[in-house]
Amino acid sequence: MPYAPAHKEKTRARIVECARILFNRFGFDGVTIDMVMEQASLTRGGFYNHFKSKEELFAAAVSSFLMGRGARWRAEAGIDPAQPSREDAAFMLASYLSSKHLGDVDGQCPMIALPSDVGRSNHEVHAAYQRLLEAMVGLFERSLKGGKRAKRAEALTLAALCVGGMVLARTLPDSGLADEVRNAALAHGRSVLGG
Amino acid sequence: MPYAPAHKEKTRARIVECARILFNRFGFDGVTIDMVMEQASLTRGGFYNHFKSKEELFAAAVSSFLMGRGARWRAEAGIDPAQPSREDAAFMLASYLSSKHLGDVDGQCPMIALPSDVGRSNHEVHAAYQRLLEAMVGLFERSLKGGKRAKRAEALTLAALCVGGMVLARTLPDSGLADEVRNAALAHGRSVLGG
DNA sequence: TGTACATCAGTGAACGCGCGTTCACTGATGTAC
DNA sequence: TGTACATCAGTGAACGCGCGTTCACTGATGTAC
Repeated sequence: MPYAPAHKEKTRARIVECARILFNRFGFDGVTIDMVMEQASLTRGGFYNHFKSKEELFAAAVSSFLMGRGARWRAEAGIDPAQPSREDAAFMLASYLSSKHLGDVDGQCPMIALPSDVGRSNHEVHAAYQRLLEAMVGLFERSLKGGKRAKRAEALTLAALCVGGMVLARTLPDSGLADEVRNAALAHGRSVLGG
Repeated sequence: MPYAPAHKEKTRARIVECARILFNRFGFDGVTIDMVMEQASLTRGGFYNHFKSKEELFAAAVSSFLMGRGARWRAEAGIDPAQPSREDAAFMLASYLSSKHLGDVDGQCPMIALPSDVGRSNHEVHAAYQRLLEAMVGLFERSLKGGKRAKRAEALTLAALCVGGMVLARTLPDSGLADEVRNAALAHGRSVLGG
């Protein structure tokens, strides 16, 4: 039996991580299998040992954010996903709508970088995107006080503000206007959290 | 002198309108020159009599929404863009975040259908997108009462809610969750308008 | 009013290129003995 | 411990296809006379 079983797994994870970054930069159609494999120090042909299609890779890349970069971010911020505090929620809001996040093309949340691409992809990709949103909404929801329905509505509103503010900011050529949108969404989000 | 000067103009407008719809459905990379020209009852080759590239067509398509469908919508709603009332703003909010708008793939606002595609396009396209947003923000802003800065911030917040709510709703595979997001954004937007 | 003509919107075949995917092959690896 | 071997991760050439763009040509049109 050749190669340790972990070897293939590690290679796959490396491909997915390279793909995640490249998709963030160039979108689904702007990324080729060649680019991904070269970035992972491999060659074209090996790709189909790991994935059955480019779309499967896309789903894996979107999916990887939650458990990869997202989980690392939560750990560094000391957030317990099961019981986030109001301060945790405020920190998440501020981080999501920060100029640092806006400038971090490679590391940004896929919900910002890839909404149209996801919208035109298969169900697997859609599902990964939804899990990402549900994680965000859930965090906000559990950090809030008050009635169940109010908490849910506020959490959904905060998610819409986060994604809407950043999608607009990313797409506007005038960085002054982009910052205006981002900061307005941030300030309003704070008032939702604080109210 | 062959053909009336209006002839070419009308053909161009027909191409742009077909392109606008197709881009809304399939995105920039999902639409081919062939598809557009066939939809406009023309053939491939004639395209470059009207546009110097596919991207120029994309910019024209995004741009056309504001003065075309958008203007028609405002006229039908009886909204004076220079002096919209609070009711006008509430109607715009409700229309934008309506399930009808969500279901209207062909007619939807390009800010919802095409954010990632626009983000990766040239400056002309970005500028068209920004004009669209500015029109929306301006309408909200002029409908509000209060201080200049507060009005501006509220208008930007409403725009982020509209776009964020709809981008999420469009991308979520679970229509229950999609409606939840949309309705939460709508209810919250109403409270911003009403407050 | 009728006709020859110049213009240019529109045609359709062709070009060049790059992409996703396939496939026969290679060679590094861990195991059996 | 050393060696032959089976496996399969990875290679790289090739295939097929579709796309954006170009170009020589056509034919419908409005005008000049």
